[in-house]
Amino acid sequence: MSEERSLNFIEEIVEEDIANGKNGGRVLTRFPPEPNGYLHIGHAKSICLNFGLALKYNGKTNLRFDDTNPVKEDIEYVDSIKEDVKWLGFEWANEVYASDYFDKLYELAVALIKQGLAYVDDSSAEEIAIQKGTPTEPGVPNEYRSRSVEENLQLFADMKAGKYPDGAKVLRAKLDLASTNMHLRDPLMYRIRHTHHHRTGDAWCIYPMYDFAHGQSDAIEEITHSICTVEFIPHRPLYDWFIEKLNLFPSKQYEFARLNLNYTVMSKRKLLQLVEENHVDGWDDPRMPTISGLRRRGYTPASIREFCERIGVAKRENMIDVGLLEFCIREDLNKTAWRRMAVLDPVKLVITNYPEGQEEIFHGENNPEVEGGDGSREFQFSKELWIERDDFMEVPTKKYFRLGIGLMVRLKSAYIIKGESVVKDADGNITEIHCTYIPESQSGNDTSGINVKGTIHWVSVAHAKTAEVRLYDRLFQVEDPSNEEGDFKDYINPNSLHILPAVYIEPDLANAKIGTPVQFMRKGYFTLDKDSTPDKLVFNRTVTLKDGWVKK
RNA sequence: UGCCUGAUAGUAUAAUGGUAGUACGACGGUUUUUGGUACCGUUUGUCUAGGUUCGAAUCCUGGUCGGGCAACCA
Repeated sequence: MSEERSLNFIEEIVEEDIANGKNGGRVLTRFPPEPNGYLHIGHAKSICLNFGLALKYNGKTNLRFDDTNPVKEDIEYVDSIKEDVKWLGFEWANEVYASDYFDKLYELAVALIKQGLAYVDDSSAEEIAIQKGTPTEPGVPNEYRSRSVEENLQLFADMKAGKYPDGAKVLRAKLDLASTNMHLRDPLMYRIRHTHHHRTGDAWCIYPMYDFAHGQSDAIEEITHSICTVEFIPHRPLYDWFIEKLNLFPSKQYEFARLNLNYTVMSKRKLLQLVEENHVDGWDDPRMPTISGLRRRGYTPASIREFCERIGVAKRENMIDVGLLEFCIREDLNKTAWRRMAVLDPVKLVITNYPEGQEEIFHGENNPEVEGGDGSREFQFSKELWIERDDFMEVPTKKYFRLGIGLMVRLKSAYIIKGESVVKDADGNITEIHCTYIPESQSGNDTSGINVKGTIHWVSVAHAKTAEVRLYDRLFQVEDPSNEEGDFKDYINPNSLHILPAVYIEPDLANAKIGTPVQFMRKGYFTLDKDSTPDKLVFNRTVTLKDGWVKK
């Protein structure tokens, strides 16, 4: 634990800046989501990076909503984003909105017009696209590019005043139509949108574009390190240009590669489609890679933070194996989740030499990983128990350590038993297993001298409660659905959800709480779902236990 | 066929001209009243061709391959 992890390239930059006394050693980052969807695990990487940097270097982080496109944004998303960031365990210094700066941004645009560095263009979107040229051919100026400052000032004021319909005019920066960087060919700064904004209402009908909102917001807040993903690299010269021409605080942009996880999709557009077309149960469906989905699935904030730490930060494209995420949640839950017994695929076990009607109370540690077991709970033992169907094999194979005819196994926290015979139905399916128990082998008090290789879990037929259990598998059948032939939805895993309507659980599990993880011994980690009612418990499987047993 | 980026085990990530290391995975073993955990071990790598240098993953040149860029999205 005292092992130092080496610095990622952004931490190196920050340390160098601090060493050079840049910004007086001050570090202020920001997490700037557009409130047009729910946060996913890719955002978690950015959140952990931005907030983590501030924590590490004694700085602060702003939560800023990049709400410059009212057509796609909604307050619902603002609320969910705040909830998710908090849940991950981070505190922002200021909650701010790009829309807070609409007045300031308008002034800055006017200032640029006055310098002759911006103009109002009456062209249509199509015309502008054509006039921009292609990467190999320079763009060409149009008649509007040479409008006078006075005329531009008037037209821009008229745009703001609502004198024109959507699309009639735009404000563009006057840069370089021949630039090899397409983003510098007179980029749009403002467009007309007669749309209600979730925060500013109908106060505005012109809205700034990303390039004229993001960097300026950074500068207004005096962000020292503005960290974004690599697809914004071509925007950086523009980012710097606006700041320079407007003489603003010199925030600097740095870029890292976004997270890609296999067997899922990460784009908001695709996630939205999954939700809207009902391929999943909503943004927080436990199969979704959203923060809310992972939370409902049973992932913990600590496990997600650890995951983000382990994947590292670099600039090259990457595809992280979802197995690493699973490793992180198992690692966390192994240390914290209480152990309970639940039989998912039951078959009845009858102990023929156990007295009819007799009951015994046994105890089980809550967590053997914790000193002292973290307390214990009680459960009843009786003549008839439920055990897992695959914990019995009529004709055992060589390395089978569980129950078989003539094979002995321990019932967890109870007795050693020996398989004797089976009862089958007309189709040859086993309906009951008969066994005998060794009275001297009681757990913690074993004088039998018998050593068995296997231990299986169980619940008493007379005392078990039932619950619905939802087993989840990966949402897609291929590693990279977005990169396959055809539509990504063609690769949805039809078996990503498997519902077990009536699983037998030990009585104590009736006290389960939403948000408290539990290990069903030998089966995996589970968590109570929000669909639960007092009459009907529903558990989600977060992840299976690692299975080191190579069958046959 | 322009510009910008990137390339280290299966997957990620470190080594900042001086022994290619770490994690996850896989495989094997020890312990175990969870075939879990823990612990131990094995495995596999510098895209390519030149150059500079006593010495190159690192610096230089050419090539190859991947990603991004021509939204009134962010």
